[in-house]
Amino acid sequence: MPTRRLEAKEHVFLAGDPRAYLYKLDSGVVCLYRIVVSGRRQVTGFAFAGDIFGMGALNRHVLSAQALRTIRVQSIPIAALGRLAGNDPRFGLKLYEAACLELASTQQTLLVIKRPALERLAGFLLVWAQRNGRNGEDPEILILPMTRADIGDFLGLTIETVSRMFSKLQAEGVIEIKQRGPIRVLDIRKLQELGSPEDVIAQ
Amino acid sequence: MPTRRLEAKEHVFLAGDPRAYLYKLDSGVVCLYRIVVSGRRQVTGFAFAGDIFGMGALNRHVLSAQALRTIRVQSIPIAALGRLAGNDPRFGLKLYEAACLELASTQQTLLVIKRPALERLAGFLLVWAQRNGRNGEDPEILILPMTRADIGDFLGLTIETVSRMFSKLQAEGVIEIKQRGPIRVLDIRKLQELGSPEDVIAQ
DNA sequence: CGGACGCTTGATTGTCCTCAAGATCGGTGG
DNA sequence: CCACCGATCTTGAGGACAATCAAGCGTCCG
Repeated sequence: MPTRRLEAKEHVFLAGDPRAYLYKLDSGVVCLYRIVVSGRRQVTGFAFAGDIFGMGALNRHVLSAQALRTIRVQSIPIAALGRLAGNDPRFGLKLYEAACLELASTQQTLLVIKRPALERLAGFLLVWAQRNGRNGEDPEILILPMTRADIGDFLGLTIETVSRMFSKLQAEGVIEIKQRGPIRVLDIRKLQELGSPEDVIAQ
Repeated sequence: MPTRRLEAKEHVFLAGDPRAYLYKLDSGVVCLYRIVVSGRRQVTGFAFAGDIFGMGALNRHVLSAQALRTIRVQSIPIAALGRLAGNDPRFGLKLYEAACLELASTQQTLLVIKRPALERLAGFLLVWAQRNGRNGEDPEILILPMTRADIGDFLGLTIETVSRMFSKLQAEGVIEIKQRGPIRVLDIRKLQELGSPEDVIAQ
């Protein structure tokens, strides 16, 4: 598979582009979003190393995909999916599983969106810390490659509210915000209390 | 494939159940939801005739699926997916496409959720009218098999707000609400203005 | 130095939730 | 037949939370 390298702010694809490829991210972070006529932007998610993105049912992209820092991506031609599935019966199921993962993540976002702003942000940071842990990075030092605006458009908040909630978390001793830099988690327990995705109950 | 028949209010599966089957709905309407510890309920979507539901990445269901009226469903054993994909290389891709459709629908909901309550409800009714049109039913007579609570939990509103917005749409001459019954669309144009899923802009 | 950009903080406003009280319909049993 | 009850829906009053509007701060870069 051909691999491309893109710098921060470059787009992998734009909404409206023909959906010719699926993409597999080797390194870096990608922001997936759409812009609506009102001018508002909805960030539907972020892609990290190992993630497949660009999936969809239509023949044009509905989302735009922008590199938040230098990335490396592989391109998988859509036209080749049939052949690949023919060669490897499991390939189609793999795609299905990737789509299910993204679906689960989007549904999770739906749940989060109705909680108070502070908890939404706490949840966002918590997920980030957990990902760091899984990837062998320090779960107490969060390096967020996106802006407050990206976070706001993802969580459904304005940048002002995001900023206020960051300040509040800091005032309550949950996190420490370095200038222009990483966020240190001081009280992971409190972050969990605030941000835990609410557990599912039967029925 | 074995076909089951369920009455209104019966569950196809509950959150927490082992994810042993995928389901294909032959007729009726199914409500997909989860309940969270706070007691709140999030309806993630509805399934209609022809839809596949029960998809997911985990080995247990995260959602519950409840019939809103009499339904007929086919069950597809998860364990057989590998074999089915082996027999028909396109089968995996079909699943992938079904997942993409559900993904698109969920992302659409994410977009809707940030708009004012009136527009959210208008959008909901508009989608319903369009589905009626596609299925050869009258797009001006909407028979909603779900309660106000279902609609509210889907749109992220309380039943009171849903009710108020219904009243407002009626007061503005957009719809007419029959007692306990169907909704007649009087001004489809206005409904579109209010409820049109905002179009995507490039970049 | 000045300007652009991202971020923070404050004051005010608006929307929707909460709490509360009816209204309407269907079903059940006296 | 009708009174009663539960479920669903409607309507109103008050309050909470986040958006909006507005100003100021720090950093990066020309």
